[in-house]
Amino acid sequence: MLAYLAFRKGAAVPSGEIAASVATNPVVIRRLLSSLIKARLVKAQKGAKGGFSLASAPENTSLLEIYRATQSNPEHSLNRFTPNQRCPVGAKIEGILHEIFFKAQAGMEAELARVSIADVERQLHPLCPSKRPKMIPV
Amino acid sequence: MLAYLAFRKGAAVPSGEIAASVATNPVVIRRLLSSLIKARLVKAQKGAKGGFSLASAPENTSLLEIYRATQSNPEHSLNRFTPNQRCPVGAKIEGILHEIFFKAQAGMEAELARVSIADVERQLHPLCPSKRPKMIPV
DNA sequence: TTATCCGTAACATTGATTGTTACATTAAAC
DNA sequence: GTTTAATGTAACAATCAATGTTACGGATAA
Repeated sequence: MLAYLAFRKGAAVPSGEIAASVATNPVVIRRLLSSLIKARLVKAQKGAKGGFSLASAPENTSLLEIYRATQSNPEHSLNRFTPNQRCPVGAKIEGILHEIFFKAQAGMEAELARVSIADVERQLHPLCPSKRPKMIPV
Repeated sequence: MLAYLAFRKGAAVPSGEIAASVATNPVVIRRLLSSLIKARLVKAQKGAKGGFSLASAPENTSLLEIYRATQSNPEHSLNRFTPNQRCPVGAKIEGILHEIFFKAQAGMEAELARVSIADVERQLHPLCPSKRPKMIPV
């Protein structure tokens, strides 16, 4: 979605247009974007000729910020089981795995931090300038 | 589960005992372990006095191997949406994100590769030797 | 004043995971 | 040999999150 907004160069893009690109319902788009609006990554303008746009230049937003804004609760990923606290393994395994998963997640986030929306948008265009028609987004 | 097997030092551990540690049903344990058996990380012995045990010394198995053995299909994580191929963004975004997510996953896997089952099992025991009672697993 | 568009609630649908029961198969122990 | 205690797996219900859909109130440009 944010790649699409970057592609549209700051225009106010209605949810229906983004939905056509992702092939889903406009409400789904608005729902997903609402958390990005709370995180100040996206702006919304109500009313006629309104729509969504990036809150900042595409260079200023990394995929890590998007990831964090859309993650509901990182702690909840591990909490799908409740070990027996009376078992010597169960009593300690949660804390041990939590630390390991934290580092693993940090490794992944480091990679996401290296990529900006502008980097993604740049890859949308063909490398050869002659092959860059003015395409009308659906 | 594998930390528990390491904790039991090579003994044949029935699924019911592991289930008590994780507070779930023995069938769930057997189901999860079946993929680890296919990946040759765990051995199973049928019949009376049977059970599960690590296929190799705990030092020889990393959390990355466990992660890969339990992942159903890594490609399937991204395929939860089907972009409109007639949209210039939708047509290219999948490939772009795939490459980025591949690197992000590699960053995470690098951290998992650094940890062995033996590392986890070691942390189960208190650091101070005087505080190491012979506890009977539930 | 009207035509758009966002924000959000409500609800159904879908799909994956989990829990449970059941039973065939296997192997140790007596 | 028979018994006992395991795994392996199918079948099914229950649960939960994500998704799709309809509806409607509020906001805003033209």
